[in-house]
Amino acid sequence: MTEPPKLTRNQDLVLGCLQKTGTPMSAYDILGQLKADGIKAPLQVYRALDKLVAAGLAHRLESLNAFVACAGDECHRRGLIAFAICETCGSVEEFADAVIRQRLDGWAEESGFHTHSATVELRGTCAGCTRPH
Amino acid sequence: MTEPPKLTRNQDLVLGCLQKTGTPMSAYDILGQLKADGIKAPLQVYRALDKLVAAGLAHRLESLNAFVACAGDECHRRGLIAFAICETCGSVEEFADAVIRQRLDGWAEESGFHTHSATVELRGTCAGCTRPH
DNA sequence: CTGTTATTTGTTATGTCATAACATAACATC
DNA sequence: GATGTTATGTTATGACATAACAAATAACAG
Repeated sequence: MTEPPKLTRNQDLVLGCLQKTGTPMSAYDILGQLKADGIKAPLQVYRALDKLVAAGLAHRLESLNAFVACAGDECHRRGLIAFAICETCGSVEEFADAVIRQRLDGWAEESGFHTHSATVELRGTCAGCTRPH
Repeated sequence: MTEPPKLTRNQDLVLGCLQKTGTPMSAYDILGQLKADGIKAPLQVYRALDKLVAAGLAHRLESLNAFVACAGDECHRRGLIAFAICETCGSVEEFADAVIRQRLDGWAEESGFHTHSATVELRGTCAGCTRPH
């Protein structure tokens, strides 16, 4: 277990907003939702998001320029996570794959590349949207 | 081999610019370089980039919101390519890993996810920048 | 407590990335 | 040479992100 994150007011508001929505939101989506709570400027949102992402409580989806709450409850997960983003319903599934991680680490090792961060994102259609009950 | 791409003037200018530079460029970087050639508006660049990316002659780097020429000569490569982006010198290495592809396809299969596109990007420091000359 | 330091917050302005909407031109095919 | 398609030009606007600075709040040693 890791130490308690102890969120500030703004961080708590932003995380709550992401969790309530469940699907990816842009910083400006979040801003719009939190106007009533006194959040007035993009920077307030971006600053909170920076901390949440650093703490592993939220993720940035590079291919969407958007953010989601981490799916794992109380997740402070570090390391490689892959995302499958449904372009129809907006849902995001997270999965960790040790083999992929190993392959990326292996390539980096061979190539002398020192990895700071990795992005693995799939865009497509989720099971629910492919075969609507 | 695939059919001849037959680039238009704007596409040729944009691709030439990317190839000459070698490292990732934003659409506006390209625009700046091509002002002298009559390219005046962002859309002219974005439209050319769309075609180049679709043809596999250039790649979009999602984590950078930028573009690079495809590294493989005459490359019309399709499918999964991973990128290692050096945050120090800006260089980009492309590599294809069949195992990673297999794992992603395998996950998608199991989960009923239909993948349209995949992004795999590493950010870090390349060998040359880690151990300067 | 009190002073000092570090962090968080608020606010304005600006920078950067990307596309909508519409008009025009080039080109192929019949 | 009429028609459908693709590429282009142009203006305006939308969407994502940060710089710079001031003020408030938290953390903590003395």
